[in-house]
Formats: sequence, structure tokens, C-alpha cells
Amino acid sequence: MNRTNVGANLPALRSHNTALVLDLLRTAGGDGISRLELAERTGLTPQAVSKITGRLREEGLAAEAGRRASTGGKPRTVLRLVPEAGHAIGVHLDRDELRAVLVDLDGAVVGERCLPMDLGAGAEAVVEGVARAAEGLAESVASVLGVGVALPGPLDHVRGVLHRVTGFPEWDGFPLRDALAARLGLPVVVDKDTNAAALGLAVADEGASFAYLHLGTGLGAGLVIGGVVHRGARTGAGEFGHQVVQLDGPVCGCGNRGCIEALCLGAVGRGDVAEAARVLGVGAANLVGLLDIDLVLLGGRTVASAPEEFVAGVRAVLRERARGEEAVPVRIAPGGVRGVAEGAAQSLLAPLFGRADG
Amino acid sequence: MNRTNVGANLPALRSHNTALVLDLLRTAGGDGISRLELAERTGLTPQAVSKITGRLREEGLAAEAGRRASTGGKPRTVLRLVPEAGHAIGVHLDRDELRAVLVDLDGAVVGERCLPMDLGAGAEAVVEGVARAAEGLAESVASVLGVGVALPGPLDHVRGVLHRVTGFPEWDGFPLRDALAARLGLPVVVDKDTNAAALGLAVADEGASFAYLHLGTGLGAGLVIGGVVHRGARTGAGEFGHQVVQLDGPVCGCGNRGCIEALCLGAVGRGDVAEAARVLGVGAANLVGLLDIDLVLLGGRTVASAPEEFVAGVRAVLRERARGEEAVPVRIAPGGVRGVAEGAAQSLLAPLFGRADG
DNA sequence: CCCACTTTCGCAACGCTGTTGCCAAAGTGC
DNA sequence: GCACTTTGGCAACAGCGTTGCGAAAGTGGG
Repeated sequence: MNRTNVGANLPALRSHNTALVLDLLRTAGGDGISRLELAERTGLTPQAVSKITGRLREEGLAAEAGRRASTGGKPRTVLRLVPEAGHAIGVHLDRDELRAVLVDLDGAVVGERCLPMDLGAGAEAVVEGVARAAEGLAESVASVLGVGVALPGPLDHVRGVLHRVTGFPEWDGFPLRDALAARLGLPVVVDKDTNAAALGLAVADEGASFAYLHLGTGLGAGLVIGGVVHRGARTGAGEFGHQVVQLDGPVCGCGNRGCIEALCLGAVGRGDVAEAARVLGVGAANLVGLLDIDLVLLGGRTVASAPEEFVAGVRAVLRERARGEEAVPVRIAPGGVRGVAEGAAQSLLAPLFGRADG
Repeated sequence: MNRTNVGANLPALRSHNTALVLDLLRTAGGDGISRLELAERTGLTPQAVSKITGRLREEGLAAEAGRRASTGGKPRTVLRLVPEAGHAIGVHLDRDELRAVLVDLDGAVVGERCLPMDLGAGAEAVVEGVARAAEGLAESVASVLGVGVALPGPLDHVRGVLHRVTGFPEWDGFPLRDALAARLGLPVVVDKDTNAAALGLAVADEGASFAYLHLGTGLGAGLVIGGVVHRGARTGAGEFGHQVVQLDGPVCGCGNRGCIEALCLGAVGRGDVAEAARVLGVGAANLVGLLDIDLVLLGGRTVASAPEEFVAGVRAVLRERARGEEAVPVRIAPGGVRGVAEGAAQSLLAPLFGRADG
């Protein structure tokens, strides 16, 4: 059950166990999973699993899908999630482009729209553009759980209010979530782009702890601790770009000296990718040492321009710091250009599967 | 309910709610708390709270303690925790000293032993010393929940095995938890000193997120995120001292360059406390930005030698980085020399109050 | 082909959880 | 002294996972 400070009653118990079973059905994917396996994985009795899956089948969320080979007795019936039973929309609002995807319960993309969009065109125009894209995608399915919107810059995830989108001061304080929810009549969740990407990557690995480092026009991080995106008290966590790694170093746009972002992008500007990767690696190693995470994933346009060099450079620093012990692996984040939009859609799906926010 | 991947049944529901009520009774302290307040805080119905507190009173864990002023009707009956209903022992194994405390359910110290102890005297002698101290303290009470042991250096908190206690290679791989549990016949928990201190500080604040930075002969951190000590995948989190804040800086004992610990202790060695505090502040600011925590607490012998200067220096860096927004507060960690031992004892008490490990 | 055996899985009864309806107890205030 | 408010326990209840048991559906030896 998720960490809360509130009491739990029978309905809470039921929804917890139901979410747990749904999550296992999802992670099992197309192969499916049998009732007894569900019982083993959850610790519930087979009978309880039968009751839960029976309800899910009645609601159309689960279905039988063949059976396993017998091991000397009645073969196990395999259950699977019915992906078409629910959909969510994810929107990635970048500085110059809007990308919206429609995903099913499995997280598979079943619809997509991509159009140029100037974030500076004003709140009304952007809200309207997002709303039209969402409505267009929603047409093809019976119902939509909600819309997740991811965009750069600091924001208040809990209230869904933007703080100061870098380069677009007119957005400061705009209640994007409520404006969009009112316009669409659907639940809306607003999140930072790096957090959305991290959430999208987190759904694949149950309970993993990793950092997603995004190097594009800026440098940010999405932190996943124990399978949950860590946003912090004021939902401002992940300020990776302005970690200082060089006391009294060069001045950064933020006003400080020796920020990773300034050093890293400066090196990129000079064409010195190896140095940029080394600086990124030092920051990653700091993060790994501080939080003891399992994995570092790299993404963003700048990384995509020389993926092998960045991975190799970061990996080298982590290896050196591990001092003989096994170093934390470094990889390019899967998902590509749609990763953020897909992750934004996952904000709506996650609660179904018991993956609450952190 | 705590975040797990396991199903929950009725006994789990009951123990969750019971722990929640116990936690509220504890945080209420001597003032106590009424049944209706418990109901409001937990979200349970008053009737459920009555049943739960009724069981707690039968078990002797709770008791009635007077009544509130009436607000026009029957006055509320105040309930409080019975501190003497349970005890735990916390042991702080430092390089040259052993400190053991006996605490009650409230966390109040009701017994203490402190003796010189050379960590290099060998496993058998140290285990025996700890066992004798624990037995001596346990004599005065009916029963003890268990013993928490905190010591410096990296270790495996889950298995209770030491890795390499800095300066004492003979401890490498020693299964301290099992050895002590076998010797005493009591549950034993082993933790890093910084984590124990952090846990001790965390019990006061429900759900707080903060960092405890310990500057003594070394530099380490205990991280509390959402009221839970964050230990990481391999229970190695909190490697704060070897965060690199100066690329290609001076060589540190760990082999890297520009570690906070090397810079900070170097400055202390030169008598430049202001510079040490500035370096510590840069590290603290990195941490605050990355995790978006609420509070920074400072402790350790070196900090204790010039507390105001360290607090002021760290605070100045955080203020500068906050750029006009309200900066995260910096304080000296309360608890003093007994803080680590008290926190170690809390490792045993925490599960009673639903504060699972992170 | 039959029959003993294994394994899956649902029905029914059950124990226990928090919830609801109701009422006695214990105050305040006119 | 009486009307009113508020607390908190008793009893009945609905709903959760669990247990006991048996039907269903396979395998494999004779």
C-alpha cells in the first residue's frame, strides 16, 4: 500500500489489491500471467486473486488469453490486460512544437498529432491548441481518462500552475491545469518534461531507481526512486543543470558559477563533446553516490547528436569512481522524440496501477 | 499504507491503522489527543478509532489522560501513549567510544552507558562489549524490542553486514547483525551513523524531507525523504563527502579530485572555517536543488566547534542560490552527542509506528 | 481405453475489518 | 431544571480476504 498518513478501510484495501493485480497484468504484457502466478507475486491467496480478476473481467479490464502447458494437472489459464479498455492523452509542449499522443492501457501509442506551436503565442492560443489536439485524438475512442501535459521549466505539479517557463515570462503563475480541465471537461495533470520522461521510463521497470538526464537546450534531470518519480516538497526536484561542480567556475545564466549546465553546454559549444560528457559524468557520479541509484539514462537533442560519445564519457567517470566495484550502468533512454508525450500520458494511467506520485 | 508490491489483507489493514494511531499518539506527546482528533487526522470514522484505541488500551499501549474543555457538550477524553509499555536499545559505536541508550516508546532516554571502546580491538571483543552494555541496560525493564547499532562507514543495512569501516579493514564483511542477534537473542538492526542520526531527527517531524550533514573526522549525510530515511538500492546513499564540487581539484583520500570532504576538511585544517562552511554550503545547495528538501541540519564534532559560523556560512550560500525566493532553513541538529544512539534505538521503534525503511 | 493422480479454480461458509444507526452519558447555557 | 450539544459505546451490517471442499481438466501408467 502506498505511503500515506491516512487510515485505510475496506474500499481502500480493495482498490490497492486491484491496482496491484492490474499492474502485474500490465507488466506481464502480451504473454499474460496466470492466477496462481498473481497469487505468488502479490502474496494473496489464489481465491482472492480469482475474485479480483473476476471483477476485472466483468468490467472488461482483463480477459482470458489461452492457457499454459500442463505440469501434470489442469493447465493454468493465462490472463491479460485488455488495452482498449482505457485511453489517456499525453501532450508534450516544447518551445516550438506541440506533440500529442493517444495511448491505451498498455501505454502503446494508438494515435499521434504533431504541429508547430509557439509557446510565446499566449496562454489562450496555446490552451486552445492543446485542447483541439486532445479532442481530435479523443474522437477515435469511447472515453479518455484524462490529459497529461509536460513542458519545460519549473512548475507546481500539485496545483498545476506554471512558475516561470524559461524564456517565456508571460506564463508565470498561469493555472494551466485548471484552464485546460475547464476547457476539456477532463482531468488534467501538468508536469515538468524531465519528470514526464522519467515516469514513462519508470513504468517499464517495477520499483527501479534511476536518473534520467536530459541534455537539450538546457540540462535537467528526472529522478525515479523506488519506482516513483521524486518531485520534492515544492515539486522542484531535479535541478540537475545548476549543480555546482566547479567552485568559482565560469558564470552561468542562473547567476551562479560552475554549474554543470554552463560547463557542459560550453564544452558542446566549443565542439568538445568528450569534455561535455566528462562534466556530465561527474554530475551523474555525484548523483549516484548521493542517492545510490541503479541506472543512469541519457536523453535530449544534444545527447542524440553524439550518443555513443556521451554514454562512453559518462560511463568512464562512473567506472573510475566505482573503484573496482561494479559501476552503475549508463544507457541512452529509449523512447525517442515521443518519450515525453508518452510519459505525460502515463501520469493518468499510473494511479490505475497503484503508482502514486512521490 | 507503506509502499510495497505485496497484497494486503485484513490483518495488514489492521496493523496499518493501528500503527497510524500509535504514531499520532506518539507525536501528540504528553498533551495527548482525543479520539475525534484521531478520527479527523486518519480519515477513519470515530467508531473505528474507538475500536483501535480500545485494543491499544487493553494491551497497555495507550491510556486515558484527562479530558479537554467542553465546547458545549460532553468533553473529549484525551488519550496518550504509555511510554513504559516498550523499550529499545540504541548503540553508537564510534571509533574510540561506545555509547548505549535505553529509550522508551516515546523515545525518551531512560538509561545510558558510555565507555571507551577501540573499534580495532577485534570483532569478538566489540560484540561482547556491545552485548554487555545492552544486557546491563535491559535489566531495568521488563522486555526490550531489540537493539539498534549505528557505526561509521559503509555497510549493508538489509543484511546487517559491514563493508569496510574506514580505518578498520578487519571488519570487512563481518555479519554484525547476526552475530549480535545470536549473542543477545534479540532483534538487531545495523545502520550507518549518519542514517541513525537522520532517523532520530525524522521521528519528530511527520513526513518531513531534510538532509542531515555530519562533519566530524569525515563528512557524510543522512537523507530523509517524506519522513523516511533514504538508503538507496545498495544501502549506500548519503555519500555526501565525496561529491565532487571542484573539477580537477585537490586529490582526496578516496582517489578522486575536488571532493567536498577534502576541500572542507582542508579548509578546517588551515583554520579557515568560513571557507569550509562555504564549501559545505555549495554541497548543501546542490542537494537542496536536486531533491527539493525542506531543511538542512548540521552536526558532528567539527561543526560543534564553531556552530554559528557553519550555520551562517551554509545559510549564506543557500540564500544566494535561492535568488529572492525563500531559502531553505539551516539549523544545528538537536540531539547532541546522544543523537546517533537515540536514532539507532528508533530503528526498532519506527516499525511500530508505521515508519518503514526507505 | 480406463483409472489414479495432479493441478486449477470456483462456490459457500467464515472471521474480521471498518461503517452505520442508535442511544446513554456528560457536559453547557438559558 | 430543562433543552441542547457533543462524546463515545453497543449492536447490526456490508464487504474484504481466507478456509474448506469439490468439480473440472489435464497427465501418465496399465
